[in-house]
Amino acid sequence: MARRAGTTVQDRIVELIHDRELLPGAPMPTEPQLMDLLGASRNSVREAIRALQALGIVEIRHGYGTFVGRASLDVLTPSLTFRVRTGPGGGIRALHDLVEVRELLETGLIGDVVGTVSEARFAALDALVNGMAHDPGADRAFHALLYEGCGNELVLQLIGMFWDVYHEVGGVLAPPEDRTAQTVANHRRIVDALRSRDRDTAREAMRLHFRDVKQRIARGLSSSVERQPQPELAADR
Amino acid sequence: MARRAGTTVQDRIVELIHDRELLPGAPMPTEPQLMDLLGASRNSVREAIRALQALGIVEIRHGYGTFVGRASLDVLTPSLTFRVRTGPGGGIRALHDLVEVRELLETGLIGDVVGTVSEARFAALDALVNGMAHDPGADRAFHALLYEGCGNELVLQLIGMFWDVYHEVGGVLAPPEDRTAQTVANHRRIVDALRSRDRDTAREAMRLHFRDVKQRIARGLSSSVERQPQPELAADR
DNA sequence: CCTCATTTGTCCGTATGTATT
DNA sequence: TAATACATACGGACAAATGAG
Repeated sequence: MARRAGTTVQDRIVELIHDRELLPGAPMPTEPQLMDLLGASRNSVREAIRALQALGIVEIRHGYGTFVGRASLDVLTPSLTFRVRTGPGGGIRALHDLVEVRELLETGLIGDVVGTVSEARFAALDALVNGMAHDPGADRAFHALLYEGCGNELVLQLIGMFWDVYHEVGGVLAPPEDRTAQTVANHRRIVDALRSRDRDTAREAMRLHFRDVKQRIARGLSSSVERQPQPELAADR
Repeated sequence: MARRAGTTVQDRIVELIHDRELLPGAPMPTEPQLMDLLGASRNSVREAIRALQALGIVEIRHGYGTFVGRASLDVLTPSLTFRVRTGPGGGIRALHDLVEVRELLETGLIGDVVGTVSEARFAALDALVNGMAHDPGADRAFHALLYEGCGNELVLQLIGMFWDVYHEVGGVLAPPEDRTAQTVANHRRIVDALRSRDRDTAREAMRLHFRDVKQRIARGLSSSVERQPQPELAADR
């Protein structure tokens, strides 16, 4: 039926994008066009496109058309969120791992950007720290702004994605617990360290920030395990 | 029709997994069951499941059933590969960013594992270095084995995924170019540094390893740009 | 504002291939 | 081997959304 047996419709659509050298934003062939291009039924084409949409490889606009996507990492957020939530121990272990990866990335990056922060950026960072008490998005913006100048788009999206997942699943596990004062202090220490232009000081400030986050997770562990002894393998079907 | 208007079939299936506390490996309801559970047709259910499969949230076994997945990161490899390949400049920039993230992770991790490597692990690492000349998978196994003991499953999968993407798209951009001698030397230097139990030495050895990789990418840039002046936005449709 | 063509979204019915028992 | 349960695939039809005239 298909050109080759081992090649799925999904893969052949990706091949088509590469062969025609379609760039993100370019219009994809319509469903009927793909049907006779690939020799598949409409349902098969649609299912393949749905999978590609989930991966951010195409974007679908109802009633208008399908377009090549940019495979931004934030489409993978549901996958990571699910992975963390269904991890062993109710996800606390996975959440800890997640924060540790963020720490690894940010403690490494902070050494690269120290000394390259302009006065205008310092002002913006200060403003974000001040607004952190009432604006829940200031934290995310702070970390994004820190590494904006390093020119690595991938690591920026990775850190943003990890932030999203952490706050999404963290809200499910152990809600409020007001810690704004400590959070503000931790971030202010990072800015101060950057102002000192000293690499090791900046790294240490970043480590302290994440030490607090990890402590918060460990606390959430003891309060969420109490009513979840051991979720057995699901029985009914 | 649906319980709420703004909630998609896909999201409601994920809700269902969480509500029933289904763990990875547990059987999902069959398609007919999902149809009347969600009040949707077979096609809608199937398309939603396809998207969830692409994200690794469910696993489909043909002729047998659908099961809860573990959302392993390697299902996201096609997305990252696509992102790199369609990046600006034919993907060399994105490839550089990718390797830089790997460097960030591994130079940070190597400091954590130094001093925790047993004699048996040293022997295994030596064997992998020796086999690196003819076994193409030894490189990947080497980096995986390095951080196996740190207990962070997420970072292990991340490094593995980045390795896969790098070699997959790297093969498309700038093929062979024999560099095994240098590669072997770089990895042997890492093992030697670990034997010295010195954190800074190990980090430096890791940095040298990635300096070579990044140089190789820069070389691939000059040889692939020559016949790709400026790919315009796609015109025909 | 309305109409129209285009495109994606949903649904139905049916037939076929596949793995388990 | 046979039966059963399941996913896979196909074709046709209508609904909903978008953009152009």
